[in-house]
Amino acid sequence: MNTIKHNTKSPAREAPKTARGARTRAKILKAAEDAFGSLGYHQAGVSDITRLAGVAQGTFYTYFATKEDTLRELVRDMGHKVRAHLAAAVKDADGRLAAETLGLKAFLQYVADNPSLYRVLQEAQFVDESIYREYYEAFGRGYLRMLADATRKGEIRPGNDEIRVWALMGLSNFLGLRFALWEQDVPVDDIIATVSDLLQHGLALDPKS
Amino acid sequence: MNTIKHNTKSPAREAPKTARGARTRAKILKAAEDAFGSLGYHQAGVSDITRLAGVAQGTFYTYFATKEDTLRELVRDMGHKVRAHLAAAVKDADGRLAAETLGLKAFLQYVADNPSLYRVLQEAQFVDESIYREYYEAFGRGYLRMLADATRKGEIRPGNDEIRVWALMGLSNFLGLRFALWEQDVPVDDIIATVSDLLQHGLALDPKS
Amino acid sequence: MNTIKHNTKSPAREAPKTARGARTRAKILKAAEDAFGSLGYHQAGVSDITRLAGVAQGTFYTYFATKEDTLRELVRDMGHKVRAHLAAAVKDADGRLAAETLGLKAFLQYVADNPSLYRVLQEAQFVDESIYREYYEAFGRGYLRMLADATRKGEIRPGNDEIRVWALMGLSNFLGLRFALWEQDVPVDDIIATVSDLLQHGLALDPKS
Amino acid sequence: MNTIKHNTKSPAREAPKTARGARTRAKILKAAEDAFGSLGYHQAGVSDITRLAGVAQGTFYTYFATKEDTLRELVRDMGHKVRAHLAAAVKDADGRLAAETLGLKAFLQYVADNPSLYRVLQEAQFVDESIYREYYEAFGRGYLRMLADATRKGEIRPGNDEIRVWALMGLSNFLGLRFALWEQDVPVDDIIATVSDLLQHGLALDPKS
DNA sequence: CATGAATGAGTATTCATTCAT
DNA sequence: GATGAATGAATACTCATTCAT
Repeated sequence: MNTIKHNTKSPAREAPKTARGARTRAKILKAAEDAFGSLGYHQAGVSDITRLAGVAQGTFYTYFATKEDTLRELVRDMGHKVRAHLAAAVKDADGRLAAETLGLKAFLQYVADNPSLYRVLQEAQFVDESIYREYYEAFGRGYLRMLADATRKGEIRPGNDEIRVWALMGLSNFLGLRFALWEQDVPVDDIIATVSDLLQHGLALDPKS
Repeated sequence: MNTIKHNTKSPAREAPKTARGARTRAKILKAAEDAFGSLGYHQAGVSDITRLAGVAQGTFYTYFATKEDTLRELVRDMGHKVRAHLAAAVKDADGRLAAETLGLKAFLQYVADNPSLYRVLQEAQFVDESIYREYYEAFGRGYLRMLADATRKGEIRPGNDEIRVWALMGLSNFLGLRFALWEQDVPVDDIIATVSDLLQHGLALDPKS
Repeated sequence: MNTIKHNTKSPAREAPKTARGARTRAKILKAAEDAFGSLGYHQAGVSDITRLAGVAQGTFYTYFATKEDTLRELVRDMGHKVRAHLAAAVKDADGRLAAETLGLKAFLQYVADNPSLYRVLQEAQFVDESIYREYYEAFGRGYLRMLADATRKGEIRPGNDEIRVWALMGLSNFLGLRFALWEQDVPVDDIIATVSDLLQHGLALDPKS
Repeated sequence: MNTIKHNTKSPAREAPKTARGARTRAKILKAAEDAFGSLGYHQAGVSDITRLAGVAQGTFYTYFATKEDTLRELVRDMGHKVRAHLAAAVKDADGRLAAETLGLKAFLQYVADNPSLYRVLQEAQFVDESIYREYYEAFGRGYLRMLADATRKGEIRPGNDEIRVWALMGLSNFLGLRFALWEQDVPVDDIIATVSDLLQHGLALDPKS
């Protein structure tokens, strides 16, 4: 059903060999982020990217074999950054549930500050599904470890953490979309509080054992 | 940030006036669903659609003003169908939490049976964001009513239901993506049970008041 | 050593279904002949062809999948025409040697009248060798039959006609290049006479048995 | 009809002044021969050449003003080599007809051993016709002298040797293409014998005066 | 209604050549 | 001399849309 591409053709570009080259490559990648973020992957032309980067069109191909490659690289970069950001935010949390709260807050803030992330990531899904899966699977692996730890420590109810991870990622994802990206019409603290309550007690009014 | 289009040009096509016309239109719409679902909106050309439908290219424009229009219509259709399906599945549920469980199960089944839904819907987001928002906002409105009812009946803890709605939609969405669309490697009942537990008791082991 | 391409990709275009279509296709093919003939295959752009044909660029691709395809078709066409022309010229010849003379004369005339032939044909060799081989092998097959006939009738010395065929084609080819295409500085009759003499007596002054 | 170029631009490069320079230049030229021979002039990029030569792209332009220049030089080189090779092969021949035989044999061998020659030479024709004409005209001048000598010595029948030269070059050219380059499915001696017979007696069975 | 042909703007990618170090 | 980066013009091909029967 999905179109997974394995471009064995156009040979990957080598890494820049000079400092100037590295700078140029970075400029292009940044420009691609902006262009994809604001216009979308399909609308954004290579010419938009190079214009934003302030280089000639041909220069693009000194560093990237295809437009698609740029997207791939971008998603990987973004993945690293998001994970690093969240890891830092959660580092000193007191227990898993506190960590969830801090993590969600940091995530909402990150989405609001980096709106390109969402668009680039979601759109990547239709350009090369594997990039997208890779992102969430990497994310999920880390998440899973933390839930397992918390279970071991007796902080959370035992359960199928694999499933929980995807449930929690989906939850954050949509909250970010709706309340950080589309409209910031609800105070972040309300969101945190609501989710915190949900994770503490569930939805049920009177939890029977 | 997003490219919202207001097609003031090409006037909307009128509804078909003959039975043959209605049939042709339906064939095209079905073909579009298949094409968008398997190739993606951008990859799928109008020519793919007409080929699948078994009509000439020109015929397409007798019924749809633009390719984008077809997507819009498709998403609306799908929205109706999903909601109808879920409504039916949940109709006789005993209480809100039971309804959540039944609804999720029905949703997972629906995604597995109609894989095009997911792709078409998610991709629509980057073609015309309003279609996408409309879908989830309509969905959310219904959901919200049900949560409000349940709160009134004392079935669930009072809380910000607007936020909960998006949390729950995101949760279902990702579970569907991961466990119905990508890999069906986990029994549906496990998923149901895990989510049910989460909604009943939250994540915390020892819920303090 | 040679780059032989078997384009299994871009699907071959279907034959035109209307008279208008057939006319347009023919216009494009003629324009391609002119463009390739005067500018060369590589210099001639698709835009040159469509400009000459008086159609839009896109129209080209209604009838030909690639620029290369046009060349292929052109060479086939040309092959048919040349062979038909020569066959007609030689039809009433009195004996093989007379036929050779008439054939060469007709060929030189044809090259002078259709200078595109030579360029298109020779250049095709480097675009897709198989087109080129096909041309000469088809030509050679017909030639071979005629030599075999002549041998049977006792008109020519027995010998390896396969080799002779290629020798004779090469001979005509170069004479056409030098004396019909590049410079017409030698009367055709001189050429005919010289070749006729060569074929009658060879080069040797005093043929020993 | 033909595109003859007069490069008045980019000034010709001077000869290398150091031994290292001479080596680099030679490496590039050899690499160009390989690249043009295997990929063809148009397919082979300057980057292919420099990669094969093991130098940076910029280095190419230290020694050659344009890609076309390289071809020109290559063809000239090849012309010298072929002529030297044939001259050596024919040096001790006993009479013109024996020389023709030896020459053809040496040529067929040369083509089989240096397949690049054919492709580079023929393709040069469409890059700059003058290079190609120069090659055959130089070749033809030498050939003409030898035929004139032979005529004077009474070894061959008097006739228009200018025409004969082109006929003989064409003949060899095609025999080389077909039996040395494409397929080596016929023993060289058969080819030699057939041509020898043709030149001795012509084609006619019963040569009338 | 339906068809198939025609349109032409749009775009990713290539590549010979020049430049800065 | 040599290098690697930068350039930007050039071009085949696509595709949504319109048009003539």
